Amino acid sequence: MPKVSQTPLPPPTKVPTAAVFYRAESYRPEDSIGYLMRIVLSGLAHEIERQLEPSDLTNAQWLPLLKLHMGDGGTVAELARGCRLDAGAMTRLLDRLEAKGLCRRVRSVADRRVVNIELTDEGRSAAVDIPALLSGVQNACLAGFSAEEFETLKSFLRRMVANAPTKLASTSPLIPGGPNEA
Amino acid sequence: MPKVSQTPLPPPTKVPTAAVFYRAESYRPEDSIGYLMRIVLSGLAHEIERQLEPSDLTNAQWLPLLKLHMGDGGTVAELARGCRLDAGAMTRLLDRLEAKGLCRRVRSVADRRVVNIELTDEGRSAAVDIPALLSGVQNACLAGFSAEEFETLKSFLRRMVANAPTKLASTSPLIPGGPNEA
DNA sequence: TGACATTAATTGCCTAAGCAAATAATATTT
DNA sequence: AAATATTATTTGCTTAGGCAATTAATGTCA
Repeated sequence: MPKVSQTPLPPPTKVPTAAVFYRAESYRPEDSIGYLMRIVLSGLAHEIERQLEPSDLTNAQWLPLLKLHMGDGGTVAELARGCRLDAGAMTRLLDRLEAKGLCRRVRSVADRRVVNIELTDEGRSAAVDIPALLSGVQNACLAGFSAEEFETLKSFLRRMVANAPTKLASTSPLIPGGPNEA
Repeated sequence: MPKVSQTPLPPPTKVPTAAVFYRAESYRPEDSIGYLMRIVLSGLAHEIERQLEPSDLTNAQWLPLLKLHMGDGGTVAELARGCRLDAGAMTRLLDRLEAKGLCRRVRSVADRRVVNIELTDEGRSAAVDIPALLSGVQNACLAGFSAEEFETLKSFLRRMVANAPTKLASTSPLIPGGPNEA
C-alpha cells in the first residue's frame, strides 16, 4: 500500500513522473551522472587494485573471495549471483583463484551437479584484510562528507537502483532491507 | 577561496578530515557506495545497450562515436584520453568501428605519426541519435528526483571525483568548470 | 648535425565479462 | 517408469580493457 493520500491527487499517477534533467540538444557527456559515476568507480577500482598488489589479488577477485570468507555463497552459481556475474565468467574467475592456490573445488555429494568452493588457508588469510582495505578506500573517497550527506548519497543511489529496469533488480536480493533503510 | 568563515576555526585543518563511515569489523559489501554505484552503472549500461541494438552499437562504442561527432577529438590519442581508455584499447575499438563502416582512418600529412579518425555517413547518422538515447535512459534512472536532489547528487559525485587519487583526476580535463559548478 | 627523448599508433599477452551451446545431474510431470 | 523440464557447471566465441614492447615520426639539446 504505497502512500495513501487523504486529499485527492489531481492526476492519479502511480509511477513517479519521469524527470527531464537531460535533453538531447544540450547533452554533454561530462555532465552526466553515468560519466561521473564511471570516473568515481574507476578511481576506486584503481586504488583498490593498487592496495591489493601485495595480496596478488585483482579488483575482480576480492568480492568472490570475501563472499566465500563470509560464508555468503559456497557454490559457483551462488557466487555468480552474489557478484552479479555470468556463471561462465565465475567459472573462469575461480579457475584463476584456484591456480593461485586461494580456493579449491569440491564436488558436492548431496547434489552431484554442484561444485562447492572452499577457501584454502592462503585464501582465508588473503580475505581477512579485504574489509579494512575497502573501508579505507571508500572512506577516503568520502572525505569531506558529513554523516548526513553520506546517508543522503546512499539513499540517492538506492533510489536509482530501484529505478533500474526490473530485470536487473529482480535477479538477486539487491538491498537486504529494501531501498529505504537510510 | 573556499568558504571563508568570519569566526576563527578551532583546528586549522586544510585537508578535510577523513571520515570513518565504513569499518572493517562491520563491513558489508551491499552497503558500500562502490557496490551501489556498480549496480546503477551496470543497469544503465544494460539499458543503453538494449536501446542501441538497432544501431548495431555497443555500450563501449557510443562514447568515441559521440566525441567524433561533436568534434571533441579526432585522433586515436585524443579519443583514448577523452574516453579514459588505453591507447591500445582505443586502437582495437576503432578497428571494430571501422569494420562496421562507421569511421575511417586517415593518416595525417602534417604529423605523419597521427591518424585522423573521420566519421562516415553511416557513423554520423548513428551518432545523432545518441544524445537523446542517453538523456532518456538517465532521466529514467532519476525518476522521482527533484531538481534540487539532482543537483545535490551531481555535487556529491563531483566531490568524490575530486577525492580520487590525483593521478586519475589529472590525466584529462575531467570537470570543465571545476568541481563546484553545482 | 647527431644523440637522445618524446609522442602516436599498433601489436602481443593477459584478465575479464557476456552469450550461447553442451553436458551432466536432479526434478517434475504424465 | 519414461519423457520432459530445470539446474549447475563448463567451454567456445566475442568484445573489452590494461600493460608492456615495438615501430615510426617528431622534438630537443649539446
